Amino acid sequence: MNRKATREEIIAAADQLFYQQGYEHTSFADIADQVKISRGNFYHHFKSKDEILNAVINLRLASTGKMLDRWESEARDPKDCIRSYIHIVITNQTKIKLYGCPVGTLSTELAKLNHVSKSEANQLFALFRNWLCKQFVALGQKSKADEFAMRVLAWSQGVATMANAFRDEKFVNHEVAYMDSWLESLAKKKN
Amino acid sequence: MNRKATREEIIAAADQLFYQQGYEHTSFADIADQVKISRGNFYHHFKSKDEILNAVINLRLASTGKMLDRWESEARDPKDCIRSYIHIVITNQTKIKLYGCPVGTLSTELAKLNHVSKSEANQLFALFRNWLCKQFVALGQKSKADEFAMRVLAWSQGVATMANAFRDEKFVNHEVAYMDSWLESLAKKKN
DNA sequence: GTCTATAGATTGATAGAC
DNA sequence: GTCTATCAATCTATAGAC
Repeated sequence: MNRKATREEIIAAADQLFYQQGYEHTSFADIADQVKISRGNFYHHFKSKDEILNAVINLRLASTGKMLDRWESEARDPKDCIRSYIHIVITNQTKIKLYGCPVGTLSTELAKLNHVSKSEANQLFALFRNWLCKQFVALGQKSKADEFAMRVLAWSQGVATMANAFRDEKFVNHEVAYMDSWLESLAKKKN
Repeated sequence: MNRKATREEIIAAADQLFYQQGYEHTSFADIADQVKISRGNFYHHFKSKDEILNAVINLRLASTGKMLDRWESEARDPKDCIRSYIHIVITNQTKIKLYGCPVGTLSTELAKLNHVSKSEANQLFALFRNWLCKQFVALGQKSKADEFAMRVLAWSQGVATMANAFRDEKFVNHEVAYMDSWLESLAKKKN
C-alpha cells in the first residue's frame, strides 16, 4: 500500500529533519524512526549519510525550480514575481520562526562543517539569485539587476535570522511592507 | 609561565572553535587538543559541555558590551556609532566569509538544537538591538528607533549569510555603501 | 527489500592515582 | 590541578539471515 518508494520516503524524512534539527544533529536513527524502517535497511538505499544529503539538496533544487516556474506563470509582470519572493517570509513565517530559512541555515551549517556538499547547497542560493536577477532585468534594471537580486536575497536571510531569534510577527510585517514600497519605487522610476 | 588560568584558556578555545566549527560539531577532544590538556582535566573546570557554552556566551556578552562602550566613546555623534556597527561586516569580512556572523550562526544553531541556552545566546542580539535603538533615539528617530535598529541588525545578518555563501567582497562593499547612504539620508531629514 | 546483530569509532562524562 | 584509564551511550556503517 506504500505509494511512495522507501527511498523517497527516506529523502522526504531527511529533508524535513535536516531542516528542523540541522544536518549533523539528525542521526540515521532519527530518520529510521520517522520512516519506520530499521537502520540496516537504510544502507540498501544509500551508501552514506552524505549521499542522503545530496539527494535532499537535489530534491530541494527540483522543487524550488518548480516553485519559481509557477510564480512566473502566475504573475502578471516581473514586479509580481519579485513580490512573490518577498512575501515568502510571511507565507512560511511559522516555520521560519522555529527553524529559520531552509536555504540559509543549511548553507551556514555546511560552511562550518566544511562539508563536501557545501557548494551544492549554495546552488539553491544561486537558483534564487539568477531568477531574481532575470526579474530585475525584465523590470528594466539591467545594470543593477544582480546587485538588486543579492539585496533581496540578503534581506530575506536577515529577516529569517531575526524572526528565528525574536519570533516577532510585527517585525516581519514591517520589513515586508518596507521591501514592497522599495520595489514599488523602483518600478515607478522606469515607468 | 601560564598567564591565563586553564579555565580561561578553555573558554577562549571553545569560543573560537564554537564559532569556526559550530557548537555541536566541536568535541571535548577538539578543545583539549587546542588547550593541550587531557580530556579528564576538563571536568575539573566544567561539569558539562553546556556549562562551557554558557561561559562562552557570557564572555561574548562582556566583550561585546565593552566594544559598544568603546564605539560610543570614540564617536562624535550617534551616526558615527551606527556607522561603526555597519562597517563591522567589512572589518570582520575575512572571518565572516569563512564562518558567518558569530552571533547569528550560534543563535540559529541553538534554535535547531532546541538548546537550553538558546535564549542566553539571543541576549547578544538584544544587546546590539538596544544599543542601536538608543543611537537612533539620539538621532531624533524616537518613534522608529527600534524598527530601524532591527532593520540594521537584520541587514547585517543577511549580508553575513550571503558573504559566507558567495565569498563576494564586492557585494559586501556595495551593501555597506547602500546602508551608509541610507543612514546619511535618515540623519539629514532631522537636521 | 527488510530485518537483526554487530562492528569500530567517537561522544560526553566519571573514578581514582599522583 | 593534571593525569590515565575507563564507562556507557551513541554514532555511521557492515554482514548476513530471511
